[in-house]
Amino acid sequence: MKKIHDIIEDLHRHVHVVLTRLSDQPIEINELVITPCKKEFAKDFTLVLFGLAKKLRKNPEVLGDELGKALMENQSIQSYEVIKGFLNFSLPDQFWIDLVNSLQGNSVEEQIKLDKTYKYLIEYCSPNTNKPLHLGHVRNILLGWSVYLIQKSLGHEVFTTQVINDRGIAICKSMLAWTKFGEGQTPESTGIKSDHFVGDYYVLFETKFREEYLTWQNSEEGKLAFENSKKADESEADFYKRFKNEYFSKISPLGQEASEMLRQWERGDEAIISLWSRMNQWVYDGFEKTQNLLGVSFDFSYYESQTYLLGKDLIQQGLDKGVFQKSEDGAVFVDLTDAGLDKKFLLRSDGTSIYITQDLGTATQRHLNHGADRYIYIVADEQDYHFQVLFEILRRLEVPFSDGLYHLNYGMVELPTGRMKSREGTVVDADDLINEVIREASVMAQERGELENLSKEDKDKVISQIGLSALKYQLLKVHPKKRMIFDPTESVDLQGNTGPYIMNAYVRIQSILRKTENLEKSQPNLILQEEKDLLNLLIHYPKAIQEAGHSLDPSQLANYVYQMAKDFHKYYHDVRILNAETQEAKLWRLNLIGIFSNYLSHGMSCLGIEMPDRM
RNA sequence: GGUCUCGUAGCUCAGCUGGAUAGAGCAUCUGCCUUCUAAGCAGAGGGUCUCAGGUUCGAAUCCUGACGGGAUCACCA
Repeated sequence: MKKIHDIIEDLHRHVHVVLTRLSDQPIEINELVITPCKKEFAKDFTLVLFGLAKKLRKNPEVLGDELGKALMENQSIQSYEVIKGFLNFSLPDQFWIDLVNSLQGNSVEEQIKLDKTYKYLIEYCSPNTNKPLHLGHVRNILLGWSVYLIQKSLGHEVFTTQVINDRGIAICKSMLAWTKFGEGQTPESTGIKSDHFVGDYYVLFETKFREEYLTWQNSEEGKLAFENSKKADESEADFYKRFKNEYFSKISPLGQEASEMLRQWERGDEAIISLWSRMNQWVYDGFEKTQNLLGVSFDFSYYESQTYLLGKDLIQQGLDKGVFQKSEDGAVFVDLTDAGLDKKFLLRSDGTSIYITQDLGTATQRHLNHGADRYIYIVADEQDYHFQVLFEILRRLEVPFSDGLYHLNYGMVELPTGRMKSREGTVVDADDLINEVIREASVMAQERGELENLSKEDKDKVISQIGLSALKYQLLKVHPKKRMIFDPTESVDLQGNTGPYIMNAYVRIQSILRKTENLEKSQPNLILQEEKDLLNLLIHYPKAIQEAGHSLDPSQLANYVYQMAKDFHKYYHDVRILNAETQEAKLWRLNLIGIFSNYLSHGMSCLGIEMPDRM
């Protein structure tokens, strides 16, 4: 059974043969630019002539005319029209019949599968364990999951992973606050979602610490510090802002306690480790609930507590190879200035490892464990520099997988009011956001009343699918690399360029199909222009999703699916399907929309969006 | 200050491997539900594609520069 790809290639070949006959110059088949014709010219396809005309030293319009005539004689095309440098042409019925056969005879997956596939490992989400997930994580999660789904549907072998930062001073702050002020409370006893429960103690620590710092600032000691250590012209406020870290590590009783806790953790103190495990488990349980709500999962998890010591062997190798250097106090660094980067430290003078040491370690460890061809790190673009350095170092160490490393650096999410700041309480919490979009969907569904006959369970499921589609599509339709402004009130919009709009197109089709029985496959004897528009979108679907996969950019797929829904809504409005003029037309249209809905739901499913049958 | 990145309608965004008159949605205004789900369709208004040069038959798209936003430049993560 021919695939769409073959049919398009045939078309190019027909044009190429004729063109070669008209030309004294060799022309490559991939020099032909054939696109769908713009709607106002009422033809099926367009060949752009400028490039060819230049190469053949002919006037574009003359060339277009010659070409059109020859293709007509050949019966490759049905009609044509040359406008400026464009050859617009329509194809014979056989082309469309072949196409419909291809669509009926191959699944979407078969149509889009790539010949050459790879093994991917995709890292996404990668949370810290001191706070619940927020809007930034949601963008990350949805991107990662969609990239995963797209690659998988193209036939690649794909695995997902998250690196969990479960150690360090941050979690110790939560632990300390809980020890001091928690009075034995638990998520169960308070009924608070467990990751939020831990996050609340992190916030409590910060609050107590701020109070403590303020008290100190007003004490004799604090005032003295200001007088003695301030820079010329430095205001009191500026000084105390700058001094905060030093206060935390050298003076603050709370700071001392938290640091001591970290040291105890590193020594393996049993009581501390047990508290740490307990609180982290609360956080994981909470994360998992949120991730389940979003419908995502991971094949592997890496925990920093288990990987932070990795990388030291690599440092030694680097030193042996002469790629790294040792400074006088024993710290190890690498000089990357010749690559346009800076000097980067890799090991502290006391021999302990830092962030990048660990990343070097996990990178090699992962390659040992999974042996993928490509490693995709989905991490916000604030870490661009870090990844440039990381990848450059791995190249210099000549690790075998350095060509397969890719940082998908998505832009940060901002609110209409500006950046999210935890200190100002403007962070949009993931769970709150999810609940909010579902609540809004519920209100609207109530108004429409289409779900009245469903059981409570089915109804809730559909409502949650609608709400989530709004949120997911809203975040995925923007190009990943772009910093985006996220308006929570817009995310609950259900009209226009939104998830529910696309969903509605699918649901309308299902509603029609429910009203018919025994669909025979049928060939059209007449294809309306509106139907060719729909078919044209299906023709280009494989290319669209392949391009989205190639560039790791779900927004291309999102926008494509929107275009499909838009054209369908118009078709639905203009053309009668169940009450078609003839039985033949009805059968054909039912077939067409059935196929179309398969592609719609395929595209949406690759965005991680499930489609209900009614809404 | 160095490096990277972005600048398209009132707002949020497509388009960017150069092609026809720069597109959507929201918001504003006007029509269309006795006809397959109106979460829909049709229409109106809204643009110096930040600015200035350059390359080209042709530039929102490529190059250079300016201006404006953002990120980053720790023996932090």
